Amino acid sequence: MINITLPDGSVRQYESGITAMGIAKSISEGLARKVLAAKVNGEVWDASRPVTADATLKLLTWDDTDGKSTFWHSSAHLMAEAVESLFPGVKFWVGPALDKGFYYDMDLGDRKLSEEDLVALEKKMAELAKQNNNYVRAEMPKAEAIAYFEEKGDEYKLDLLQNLEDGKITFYSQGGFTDLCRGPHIPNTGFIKAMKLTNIAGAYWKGDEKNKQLTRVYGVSFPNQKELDEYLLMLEEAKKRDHRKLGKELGIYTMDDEVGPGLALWMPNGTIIIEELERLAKETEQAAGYKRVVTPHIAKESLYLTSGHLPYYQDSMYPAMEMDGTKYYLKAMNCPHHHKIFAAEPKSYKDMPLRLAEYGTCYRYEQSGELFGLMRVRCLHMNDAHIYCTKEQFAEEFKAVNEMYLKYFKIFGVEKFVMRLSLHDPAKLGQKYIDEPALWKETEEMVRKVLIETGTPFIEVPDEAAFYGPKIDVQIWSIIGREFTLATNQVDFAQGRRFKLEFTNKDNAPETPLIIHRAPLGTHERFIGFLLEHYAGKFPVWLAPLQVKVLPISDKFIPYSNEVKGKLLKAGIRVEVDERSEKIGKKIREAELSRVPYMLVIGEKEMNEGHLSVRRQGKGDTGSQAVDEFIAMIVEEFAERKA
RNA sequence: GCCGUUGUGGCUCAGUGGUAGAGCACUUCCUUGGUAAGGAAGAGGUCAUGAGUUCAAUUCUCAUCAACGGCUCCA
Repeated sequence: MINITLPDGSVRQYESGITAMGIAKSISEGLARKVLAAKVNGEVWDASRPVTADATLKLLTWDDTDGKSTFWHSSAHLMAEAVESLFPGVKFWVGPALDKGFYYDMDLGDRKLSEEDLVALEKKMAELAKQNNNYVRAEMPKAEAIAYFEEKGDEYKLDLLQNLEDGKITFYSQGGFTDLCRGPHIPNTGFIKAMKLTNIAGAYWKGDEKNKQLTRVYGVSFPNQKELDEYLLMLEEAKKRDHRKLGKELGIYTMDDEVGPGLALWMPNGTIIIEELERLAKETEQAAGYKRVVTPHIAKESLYLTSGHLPYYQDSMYPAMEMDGTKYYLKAMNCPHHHKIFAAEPKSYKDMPLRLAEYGTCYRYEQSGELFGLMRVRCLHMNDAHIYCTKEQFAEEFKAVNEMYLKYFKIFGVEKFVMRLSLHDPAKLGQKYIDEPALWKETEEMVRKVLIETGTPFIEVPDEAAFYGPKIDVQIWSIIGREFTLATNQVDFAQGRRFKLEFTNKDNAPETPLIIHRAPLGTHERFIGFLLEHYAGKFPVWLAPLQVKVLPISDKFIPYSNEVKGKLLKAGIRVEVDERSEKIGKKIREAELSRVPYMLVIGEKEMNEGHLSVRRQGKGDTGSQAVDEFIAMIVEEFAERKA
């Protein structure tokens, strides 16, 4: 007999060799019908795998993250079975579960998949699912597995096998399909009741663009049709919040073929948001002891040779233009210019830390396939600043920058974020990273220490640092689940020396400053793209391009409406009057759709009483208010940047 | 950059081997109406661009450009 400890702490005794499914059945038949897999001693197992020793066990259902991912992994196998039956001779690479769904990479030879093929595959999957085929696990010695795939001529699976230890090679079969697979899987295909193949894409084998491109088919599946329908509905809703759609609808920005891809044109409404963000940044930075600078958009080649950017990032810069025999580049970053400002006058330790800030315009030649609405563009406006400080000041400065992030996040209501500490890869010193092993170690340790001391939650990611030092990227998620690397905070121990930046220390000796690169609000492009999705276009008053729309009931009230508008304008509020001879219902509808935060309905009663009928976007009529009272309220809401 | 899909008035989208249509938006007129679409008339498109096939191309073929979904990349 063995002891099985369940999540509630209870211990049950079973015969050795009992399966998770057997245990589920001993608890209740209903539960057994829902069990997809089990977590045994923390490892996810097939529900049909025998347990032969004491263990802790958690039954996994659709309600568990691990249950879902097992379900989707099994769905990927089901899809592969369908693909194999429709397109014999196909070779498979890998087919994992995703956060939402699954994919399978396959080599279809010369065959191209079409949308119709996906429909046919879905039909086949549904048919195969109904057969209730069990997912059967089998172990095989490595040599036998190699022989099996050599015979099949499957170079992909042979490649996978190379990295697997002998004795642990497992295969899974369901119906007529067998695949090399670590598992685990759900009990049988019958659990998969609803599936949708969402798209076809090319994907390089092993993610390397030098390798052959395989066909990747994405899909998602559910244990019932209702959840699939809900999911599809959710996708529709997400589309409505897409910043590209909202950006167009609300007149925020536009792109034009003749201007060029990735070059956003900011329309009047978008420009108001930009200016509000800059006002916030300038206020915040001034209070934090920053000084503003302005620098040109281009510089000579030699500047980027000095900074070291050119050899590392030439491919991502616009090609040079030549003038009088000298090459000039559009700047892809502001730091070299700022370093030259630091260097322009002799510095003493008394000048440190020196914080130079600029909303700098940068140009980056992103690959054409990378461009994506406002999120990846070729011209960007960065909330940039460089802090030059001594080693002793570093921790405090770095901390202050982190605090600035948090202050901003609070204003914008960003609750979910992750700080990623990006480290260098020692193997790539001298190539991707500046060859200073000791400095890398030292600065990485300094950053880690600050993060730990301030209790900032963070994750470490190797091989993602900047070439001049470790960095912290802040990742956030828009409401529709899109992931953003927004803010960045980087340590730079290299450029100070490359530019021969110095200050005179207390001992009257020259010393090279450490530099912190930071951009808490990222770029206007990416940040406003995020905000559009975050607020679904319903900006808070302080950011709203138009804050108040005055809606006269009829033409008779236009003069009084304009009086009200005048008072609001005087109070610094962005306001317009809808003077069209339309019915009030239509004016309200259009004002609501344009997402203006406040609508003021003015008719006979309001005019006589000096009042306004106030309507809040999305909330409807909020009652009558005296004009001065309303102005005082909205001015306060604006000034305090209320959410 | 690579794979795939798409490209018709400002927007959303029909449609056809014989040079185009709807709704919304726009303009004008009528209407002056109390909390999410009042009515009528009108204007607006060389069907992304270039080449080819054809008596004839927006429709078929190819190329280019751009957008979209991925991959790779992202100081």
